[in-house]
This record gives sequence, C-alpha cells and structure tokens, in this order.
Amino acid sequence: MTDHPLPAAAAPDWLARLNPPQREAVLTTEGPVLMLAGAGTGKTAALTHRLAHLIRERRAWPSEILCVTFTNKAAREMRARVGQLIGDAVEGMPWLGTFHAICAKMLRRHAERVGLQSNFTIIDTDDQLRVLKALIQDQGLDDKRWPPRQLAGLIDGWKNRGLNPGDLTPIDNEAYANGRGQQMYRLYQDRLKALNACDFGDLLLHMLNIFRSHREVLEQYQSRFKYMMVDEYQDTNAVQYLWLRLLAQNRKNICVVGDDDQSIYSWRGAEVANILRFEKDFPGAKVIRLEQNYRSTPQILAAASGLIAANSQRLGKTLWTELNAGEKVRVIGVWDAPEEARRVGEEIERLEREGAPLDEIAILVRAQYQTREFEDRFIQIGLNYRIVGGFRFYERAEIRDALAYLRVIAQPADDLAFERIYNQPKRGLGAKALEAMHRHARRTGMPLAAAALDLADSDELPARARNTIGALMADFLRWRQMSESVSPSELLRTVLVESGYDAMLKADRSAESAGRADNLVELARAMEDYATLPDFLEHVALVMDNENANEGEKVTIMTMHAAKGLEFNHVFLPGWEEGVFPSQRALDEGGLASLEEERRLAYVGITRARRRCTILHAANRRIYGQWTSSIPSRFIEELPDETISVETTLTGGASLWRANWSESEDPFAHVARDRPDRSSSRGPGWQRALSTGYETKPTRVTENTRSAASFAAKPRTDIAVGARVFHDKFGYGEVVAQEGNKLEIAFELAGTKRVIDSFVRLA
DNA sequence: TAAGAATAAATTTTT
DNA sequence: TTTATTCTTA
Repeated sequence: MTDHPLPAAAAPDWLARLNPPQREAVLTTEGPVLMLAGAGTGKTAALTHRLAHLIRERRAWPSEILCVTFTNKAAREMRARVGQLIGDAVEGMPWLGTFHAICAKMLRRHAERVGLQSNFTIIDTDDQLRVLKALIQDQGLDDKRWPPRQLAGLIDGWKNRGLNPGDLTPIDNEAYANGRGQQMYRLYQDRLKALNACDFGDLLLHMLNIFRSHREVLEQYQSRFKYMMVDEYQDTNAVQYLWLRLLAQNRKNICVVGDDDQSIYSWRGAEVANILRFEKDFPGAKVIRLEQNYRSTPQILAAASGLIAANSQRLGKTLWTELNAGEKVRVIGVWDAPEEARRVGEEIERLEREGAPLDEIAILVRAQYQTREFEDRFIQIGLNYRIVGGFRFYERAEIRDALAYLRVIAQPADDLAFERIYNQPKRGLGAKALEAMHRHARRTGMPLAAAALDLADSDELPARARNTIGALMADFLRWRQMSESVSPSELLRTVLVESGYDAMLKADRSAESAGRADNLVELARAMEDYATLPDFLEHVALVMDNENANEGEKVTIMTMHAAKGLEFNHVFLPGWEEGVFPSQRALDEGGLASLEEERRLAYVGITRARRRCTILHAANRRIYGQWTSSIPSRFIEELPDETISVETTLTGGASLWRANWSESEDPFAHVARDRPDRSSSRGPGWQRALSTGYETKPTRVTENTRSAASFAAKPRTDIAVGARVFHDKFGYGEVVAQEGNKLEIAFELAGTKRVIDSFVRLA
C-alpha cells in the first residue's frame, strides 16, 4: 500500500479489474518502479491505469506528468485509453508523446541555446543523405568508397550514444574514411545549423546538451515533471537513457515498463543494458513482474518460453495462463518457398471456412523480401491481404515533393526542399542552373532560393533558364503571400495546380500516377486539421503515419519487428531456416549477441498468437535470384518437443532430398508487370513575365514569412564602376554600372552583360 | 537536358 | 530477382 491508501468507497471498480501485480504497479506511485511485463500480460492496461490514477488522486496535474513512448501509435493508444478512464482531462497532457515529439517541443523553446532558431526544420533520412553526399563530395572523398549511407549510420549511432563530435574516440573516428569521421560529423552539424535544421537524432542530443550545460533549463523541467513513465524501456538507447536520468534525478518518481525478452532493436541503438541495470541506477527501485498472460494458449506460451530460455542475460520471468485448452504449435516442412506460400494459402482458406475473420490472421516474416512469395500466391488465389511496412505515406516521392513546396513557402531558407523541387515538375532547369545557384549561394552565404532570385536578373544563365527561375520565384512569392490568408490545404491545392505538378501527373499515363494523385488529395485532406502551415509541417515531420483505411477483411503480412505489440488469433511464421531466420547477416556480424536478438525476435513472433501458431521451413528458396537450399532453423530444435507437432508435406522423412520436381508447380510462374514508361511531360507554360517589382523590393521580415528577397546579399564594396574584373565565363571586362549586387560589365569579348558581383573577381 | 542502358547492391524500422 | 543509381547518348 502507498502512503495514501485509497478510501475503500472511492476505489473505482476499474482498479478491481486489475490483477494484484498490475494493481501494485498502479498504486506504487512514489519512487522508482521497474515493471517487467511479459508478452500479453496487460502492460498497457497497467500503465494507463497508473496514469489515470495519478490524475484522479490529484497527485499531479496532467501537465506535470511525462509519459514517453516510442511510436506515435503507442502514444495515440495511450491517450485514447487514458481518455476512457478519466475523460477529457487527458487532452491536457502535453507531455505524452514519443521521445522525439517531446524533445522537439522542448527544443523549439530553447533552440537558441544550440544555435538554432525556433522554427528549425526537422529533416528526415532522405534529406540527411543528400546533405551528407554533398559534404562528402565537397571534401573530395569518393562517395562510392565512402557511401553517405555508411556515414549517416555512423552519425546516427554516435547521436544515439549521446556523443557530440568532440566526444568521439579515435576508434570512432577511424570508422569512416581513414580517420575523418569526426571531421565529417562536425561538418555535418555545421551544415545543419546553417540550414536551421536538425535531424531526428539531434532532437534528443540537442536537448541532452542543453540539459547538461544550462542547469536552469534542466531544473525547470525537473520541477515540472512530478511523475515520469516510460514505455518499452528495453528499447531505449543511450541518449534517451541519459536524458531520462537527468530529468528523474530529483524526484526519482520514474516508472519504466519493458520486457528484456522483447528487445529487438539493438541495431538501432537500443541497449537492453538499460533495463538490466535499472535497479542499480535507481537504488530501492520496486520491481514488479507481470507474468499472467491473457493472450495465448499454454502450448504457445510454453513453446515461446522454452525457446527464450536458451538466451543468457535475462531478468527472467515465468509466464503463466489460466487458459487450459489449445493446440500444439505446428511445425511444417515444405520443399520450397512457393510451396510454403501455397500451403499457407490453403491453411488460411481452411480457417476462413471455419469462420475465422481474415483480420485475425497474420503472416510474420523475418525480412521484407519474404513477403513477395505470399503476395504472388494470394493474388493468384484471390485472397485479400495487406502488407504492412515498406513505404510510409510521407516517404512517397509525390508527398515529399508537395511537402518540399510547402517547406520552401514556410521557410525560404530551406535549401533541401528547394533543391528537391526546383525542377520538379521538369521546367528545363538542370545541373547547370543548380550549380550556378549553389555557387552564388555559397559565396554570399544566402539560401538557394535567394540566390536563384539574383540569378534570374543576370546574364549568368541562358535567357530561358533565367526566365524559368524568375517565374518560379515569382510563384513562390505569391504563394507565400497567399499562405497568410488561406488555409494550408487550400494553399497546397493551389500550389499543385499552379506549379504544374498536377498537370505532370495527369500527363503521366503510368500505372502509378493515379495513385499518386490520390495520395496528394489525401495529403490535402489531412492538412485540413491544421490551422497554420508550420503546425502542419511539424506534424508531418514527427507524427504522420499511414493508418490506411483498412477496408474489408484482409490477412496481414508483415515483419516480426513490425508486429511487436500486436496480437492475432492465428499466426504463421514462415522461413524458419538457418540463414533466413536467424538471418545470415546477424550471424556474421553480431555473433552471439545477434543470435540472441534473433531468438528474442522469434519469441516476439510466437507470442503474437492467441490461438494457433504455425511455423514453416522450406528446403529451397530463391534469395536475390539465387536458388539456395537450407536446413531448418536451430530455433525449431529449441522448441520443447511436447509443445509442437511436426509434419512435412514430403512423404517419408529423408525424402526431403529425393523429392521429385513434379510435385512442385512451375516455379517460374511470373507476373507480368508493365514497366511504367515515364512519358515525358513538359511543365505547362506557367512561366510568367517577371514584373520588376519582385526581385529587389526589400520585403519586410515578418515572423512567419520571410521572403527570399530578405536574404539579398550585401553588395561588394571592393568593386566600383570602372573596375577591371574577371568572370569565369565571359572573361575580362570593365564595370560600367553597379546596382546593388548586380553589375553591368562591358566584356572585352562577350559584350555587355549583367552579372552578379559574387561571380567576378578583380583583375 | 532527359531518356534509356548499364551497373551495383540487397535485414530488421522510428522518429 | 528486383531496385536504385549512375553513365551514356540523342
């Protein structure tokens, strides 16, 4: 019992619905608590009730509780379930969210402490790679030998560990381009700062840096958060851990929930060690084990428990259930992958006949490539399926293009966004134009869009390109003005039409273009919930995911990683073969630690099943076009005998190797796919005469909209009329007029041209 | 500049 | 095998 026992009469009946350990977790509000919650033990119920309890008992206002999750989905679910318990008070929980969303919110308030403005852009992986690639090339490194991806991975890893460029060890430094790791990391951070941007890792790292160097900021949050809760604690990485520890230092009212057996994200920086050493970090921590499983049959639980027992380094739990009926876990061996898909299809059809809803059936694979076999088969037999994962909505090219337009409107300094769409749709601007813009931008230190504006009014580029740029910049100025009076979604619709993007999609007859147009309509619809453009952009960067309308019943196909936290009546686990699962790469690269993580993944897979779990393995499989034969996964042998039933579709044990080919159908059945031909589409003639008012008019700098013109570079003072200068393209000449940063020069060979001062040097 | 051809690479995924 | 990216050529 706590020091504040509940008056019996007031004990709401929802507390009575919890089992004793759950109730203990809810009522132990003071001091550190480690909730070890096995799969299917009602962890979310305990967590949400605890939150509701804190608020009901007036131990804290909703705004004084920090509640962190890993995914937006988890945050949403938590909010909804707490809402069911305490009603609208949950609306006032500003600090319930993902690590990243919470840090972004904090960082907007303290951005200047790390050299950013509060309207900084949050860039995603795609932008990150483009920045890195440019940096690598700038440094004269070969981006084949030292791929941007690799550097991105390293930098992410360092950020996950809470390391700033100055904190790298010589070993870290050696990891890239013969000891240039630190240099590249530093350059990247500088570049981001110049772009007024940060990546996902920075959200955490910047806040950690601020907490460390600005005591008053830290104290402000320490005193605000009376209680802290962390979901999926086994998935926290070092920065998250350090961040949490700083915040919890004072009051120590921190409750973490997790399951060391479900730690499957170490490759992303998660450190199981965080959960293993919680009791040391917070002496006196109360450890509460949730072990009663409400999800699965005893056979499924026993199989999973038997398997995971092969791991060392566990805190240990004993899952039990009150259910007593159930079937053994089935293990089925088949000849090859197509047969595996066929077999699963048949099983699903049988389940369907028995009345099982397709929504309650899932196929969980180790790797995305395994999904295709099932997809092919299910198309053939006309079974409804849905593949979860793969491209997220906001990662689609057309969505990113649309967002890039909006980003340039909201933030003229967003070079990354500008670079993405300056020639999308095609308007005849290519590498040459981009190079000129970059050159000018770099020399003057202004954003690309501003450089473009300058170039439009000079002879640096051919008239055609110049006019195009001018028209585009005029469009942006107009849209920017419009953005102040029109709703974000309305603005998007206008931009899509006026930029020619819509027309480009319409002209494209390929199979995908219709879907793309639909996606954009969907994007505009999603925007209707947002009053301002910056609001929407923040949402997109951190929160947006595609909860696609699941119309109709469908079988779900997804990776085991993606399935964590979900449950289904019937689960199929195909591809349990050495090399596939456990994956060869994990075995090669990570040794025993990786093998154990693979085993935890297997544990996660099995424990998704409520009623029936079917494991399959094929003797032959085509991987990257190569036929490979393989032996059953070691994980199959680790399943306790009494929990499984084994069968093979090939008659007679050893016949696995003597099976005749006729038994399998044509393995070369192929699905003809028309390759979408990218029919060329000229951008429609949106080019407008550029009225002279646009380009040089100094625009007032308002908080939300700073026009590109406001970045106009200062004119050079070392050049005056009469000066003899040299221009890379036009050669020597004499300055005949000077207007701002534009020069009129009589060239000796090229005649009189208008050029920008940053392109010439004194001769 | 832009489309087709050759070439290289290829887990797991959130934010 | 498929996919993405770079290279070549009209």
